[in-house]
Amino acid sequence: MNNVLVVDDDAHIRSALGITLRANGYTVSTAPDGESALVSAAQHPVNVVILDLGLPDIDGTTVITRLRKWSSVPILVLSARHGSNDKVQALDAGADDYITKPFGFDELLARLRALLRRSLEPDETPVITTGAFTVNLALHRVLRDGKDVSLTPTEWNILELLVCNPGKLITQQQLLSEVWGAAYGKEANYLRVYMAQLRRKLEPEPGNPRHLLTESGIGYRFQP
Amino acid sequence: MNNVLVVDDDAHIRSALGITLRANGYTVSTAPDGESALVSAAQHPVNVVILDLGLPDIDGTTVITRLRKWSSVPILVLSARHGSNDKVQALDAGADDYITKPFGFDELLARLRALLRRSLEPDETPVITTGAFTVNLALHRVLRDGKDVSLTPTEWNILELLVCNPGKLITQQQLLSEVWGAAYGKEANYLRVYMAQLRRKLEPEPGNPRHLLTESGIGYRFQP
DNA sequence: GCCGTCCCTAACGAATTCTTAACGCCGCAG
DNA sequence: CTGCGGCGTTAAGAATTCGTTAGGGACGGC
Repeated sequence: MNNVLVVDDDAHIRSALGITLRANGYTVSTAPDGESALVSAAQHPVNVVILDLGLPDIDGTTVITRLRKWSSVPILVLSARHGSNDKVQALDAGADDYITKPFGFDELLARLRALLRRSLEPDETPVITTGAFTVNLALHRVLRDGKDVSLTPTEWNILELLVCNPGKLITQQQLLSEVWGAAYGKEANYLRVYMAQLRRKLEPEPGNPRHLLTESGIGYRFQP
Repeated sequence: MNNVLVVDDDAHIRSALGITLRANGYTVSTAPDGESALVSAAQHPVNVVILDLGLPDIDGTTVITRLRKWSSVPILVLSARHGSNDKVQALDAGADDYITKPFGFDELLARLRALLRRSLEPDETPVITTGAFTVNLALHRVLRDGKDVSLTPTEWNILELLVCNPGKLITQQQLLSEVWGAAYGKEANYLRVYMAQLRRKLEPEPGNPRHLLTESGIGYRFQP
């Protein structure tokens, strides 16, 4: 109920926040960078994330975007930047609140309470399973027959978009603009090539797919 | 979906906020004090409240408390006071966010979007059901006897147009220009071909249709 | 430099979809 | 009764789309 994930590259801040939060009854886990934060959030359930935007490895906004692909956990952003653009970008990427440094612990705790008040439900498992393969959205991993399947970045992007909308028809335009960019709306040939590769890697019978279905003339659909 | 209630005693701020919000697609109602704000919120549905703490009649925190007695609408607090205590009190009373003046409109709008994103109730899938088949518009899917029916793009376009207007007569011109384009107003033969295909796929008795009805000489009608 | 991976591109038959034409049925008016 | 127009049905060729394969080029690691 009160699991907080603190993401900050500064060990002193991690420590100070951890002490304060634990003193207020929270269970705290920490991460020093974006990658480990995403892994940590995937491995054990988290009720709220406190995220510093200035991370060494990944841009903070990217962390939010990637987390939002599979999780709806509340995100409270800490940042030294006061600029309006930074705030708007972070909030529109999926953050729920934004505090600028320096901040008062009282305010932080109050905003945390406000966020937790809204979200009672814990995390969902970011894993989608079919008869043939298993997709772990958080870890970017696909298992088939218990073994890892290695996907290229493009293959993963396509699979992720399809799997995040189970049963829903995704048009060719949606796939192309999401994976390649808005300017590639006409290159339906890419899709045919990559769908064939995905089927070869994931479908038991690539010539007769059961989970990655074609809707001729429109797009593709993931069938769980 | 986008109803905002602006509560502020300063008429200039009400006006400025109203103009900005309306320019961004929101529907705005305003109130100059706490009592009228509570009345306004009770009288017509509101999706988010922007509340100035410095009201002439009631203390802002009290407004929040009284509103929370019966409503869970997101509340964004505006305040000139930077003190930590004010923020904590407002947030713990039930506010969801707190901005201090002066603030940027960009940031306000971004925080508004973040609040509204959370309060979007889980997707109500628009599903149309008849005795014979089920159309799921969001998933772009048609079920019959629990099994998927595969429709060609043209078939789907026709069915979608009919099903979106239940019971309403759609003229041949409407169907032709919507599905094929404005230049195909005379090709009524196409309609006969495709309506026959749809009936064969969806109607239990294609020769005696019960849901895809012909209005001789005029057009077609979907009967739920 | 060498090698492997990944992305883009073009081509080919195969499969699906669209268009078009023809035929018979029915109701209706002359 | 007969002719006519609108409708349903069918089928076949045309056009589009799909799956598949293969090769060239870019990029990074060793």
